[in-house]
Amino acid sequence: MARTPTTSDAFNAVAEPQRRRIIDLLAHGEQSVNDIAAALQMRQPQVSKHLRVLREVGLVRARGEGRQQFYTLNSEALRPIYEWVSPYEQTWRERFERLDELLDELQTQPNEDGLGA
Amino acid sequence: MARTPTTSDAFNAVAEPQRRRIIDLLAHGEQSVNDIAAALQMRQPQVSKHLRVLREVGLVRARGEGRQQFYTLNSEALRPIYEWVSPYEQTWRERFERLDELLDELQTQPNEDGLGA
DNA sequence: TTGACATATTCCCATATAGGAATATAATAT
DNA sequence: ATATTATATTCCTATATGGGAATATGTCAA
Repeated sequence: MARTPTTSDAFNAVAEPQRRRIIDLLAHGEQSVNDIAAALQMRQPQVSKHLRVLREVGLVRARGEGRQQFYTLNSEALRPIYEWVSPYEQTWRERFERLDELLDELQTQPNEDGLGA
Repeated sequence: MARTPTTSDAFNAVAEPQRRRIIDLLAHGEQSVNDIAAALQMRQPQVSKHLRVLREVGLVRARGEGRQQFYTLNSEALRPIYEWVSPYEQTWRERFERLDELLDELQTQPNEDGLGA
């Protein structure tokens, strides 16, 4: 088997940096394909290709107006990622707080353990 | 250019479902390679290969004890993902709240707009 | 030393990528 | 009808993947 296809889910779609840039741009509002290409300094065909992937996983939606396609972010599709990763935020915050406590102790009771240089 | 390598960052490492399973397992505590393989019903070589990727992006650390390697999760390495995705959580929560308000209005003032069937 | 166990690595292969370049498709303007 | 503009698609290629299978490496036991 090969690598999990980019179109299989949001995780894979979003792994590509350029696609994250597109998402970040669309967070500010609707943009046409050419707008995106100009703003991100990318060539139009590559933008269209990335948008296709994002569309297939539901991360963006297209609205046709004349010859232009305006793309909108559908942030809901990021939810599985958020829900998977957010529990871990606790973990490193706890570690950080424990480190804070430790530093406090060292400040008030220096060399309690006799390990000082 | 080919696809962004799995070892290039946490986003790419975590795009593979099996690797997320390994991470979720290690969240409960240190595990040896065989423990992981048994728990997740995977073959040992594949587990080792996935662990290599996770190690290279700093998501896990190995501690050797005898002939075993005990792997620990380093959740800090998930931070870039959390920080990228968490701002978007606002977005869909806001949309949800607006929907709630709308439903409330429809409840109290039905057919104000004359669109009823 | 030899054997058993734990883990890592190598080779193989089907599959898909991302970008470049060129072109197709569609809508509008003249 | 023809040209122009906006977007999508196709063809190409180098590159890497993930699993299977086999094997290498390392550690402990007898």
